[in-house]
Amino acid sequence: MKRDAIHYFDMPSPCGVLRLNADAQGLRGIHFEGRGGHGPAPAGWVHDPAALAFAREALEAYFAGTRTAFDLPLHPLGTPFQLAVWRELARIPYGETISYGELARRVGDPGAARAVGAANGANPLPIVVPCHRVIGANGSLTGFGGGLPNKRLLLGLEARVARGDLFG
Amino acid sequence: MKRDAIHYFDMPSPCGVLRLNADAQGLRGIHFEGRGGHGPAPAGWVHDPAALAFAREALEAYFAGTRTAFDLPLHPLGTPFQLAVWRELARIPYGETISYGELARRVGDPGAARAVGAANGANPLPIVVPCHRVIGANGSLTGFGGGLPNKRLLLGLEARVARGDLFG
DNA sequence: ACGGAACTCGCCGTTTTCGGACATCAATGC
DNA sequence: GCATTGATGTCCGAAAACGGCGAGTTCCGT
Repeated sequence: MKRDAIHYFDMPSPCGVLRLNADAQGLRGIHFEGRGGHGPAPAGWVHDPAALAFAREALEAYFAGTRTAFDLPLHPLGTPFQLAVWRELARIPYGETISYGELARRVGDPGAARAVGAANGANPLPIVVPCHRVIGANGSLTGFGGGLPNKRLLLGLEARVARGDLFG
Repeated sequence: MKRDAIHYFDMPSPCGVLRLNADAQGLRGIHFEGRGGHGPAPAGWVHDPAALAFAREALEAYFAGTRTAFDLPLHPLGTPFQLAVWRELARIPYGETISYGELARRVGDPGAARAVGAANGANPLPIVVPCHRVIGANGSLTGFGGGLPNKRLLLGLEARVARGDLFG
């Protein structure tokens, strides 16, 4: 893996094609395809399946229902507030959901529910950092960077696996 | 020289202490001391006289009157417009002066005299990139980042040297 | 008449400021 | 029930302020 380079790889998934990218320090981003495939990769990115095999395998296991927790080197970029939110996201157990307000409280900034929503939307590592486990206080899904259908899909998968019934 | 590090060095001069800084690609900045010496260097900067010897020697020769042109690797940061202005600055011959309006014309943007003045003021490499050779259309000095006295000093030095009379 | 100092107005890139818009929610007043 | 309001961090676009200007005009004093 070349020093300072950004490596990427497109992998299929039940959510559509995912484009993973990483640097030497860890996984940096996961992007859902807009319909019809991703555009060309940003200048300087290097296509390198091998460099992202570790992440690909973990995601495949997740979608297969045989993995309920990730243990990957991550390297997301964000403000201190965003990093705090994302760190807290990672502590939500598989299969559970909480509200934006509850997440704000856990971050130690009650009243910042709305800001938490924005930070959630800026999450560069969906699925691995489970922003999909956060829903409105009234139970509505309210939004997801990868599209609400995918949010539904992820929550449905986790609910079935947690219940031990893959055919739900 | 460590990769990606910024090296600096404080050198005395007839204009007061100058703080030079450079990266691996070339000279990045020259700062005049505020009276009473510079403050502490920015975090991450490494004091390294050896790494800046090439620039120090050139500046000393300039002040001694034995050098009328610089040939150093430069790496100033700026907007496209600023870079264009600075590039054009470097073409003004030693000992000559032009007006801000004339400089604007040479940059291909007549009428941008005032913007050129601003770009001039943002010049990170005074002396080496001779922003001091630009004066008002009416002959007034109008301004200099390192203080008008220093602008006078530099122009006086160049006038004497160009005339071949160091004692002017 | 002439010169020059003071003033006005147009010019233009950069920086700063400001106002919304967001993947919210609880507390109010009707 | 239902609209309204206030608190919150970040990004983004628009608008305004701000200079190392300059040409033109006015207004004096000589």
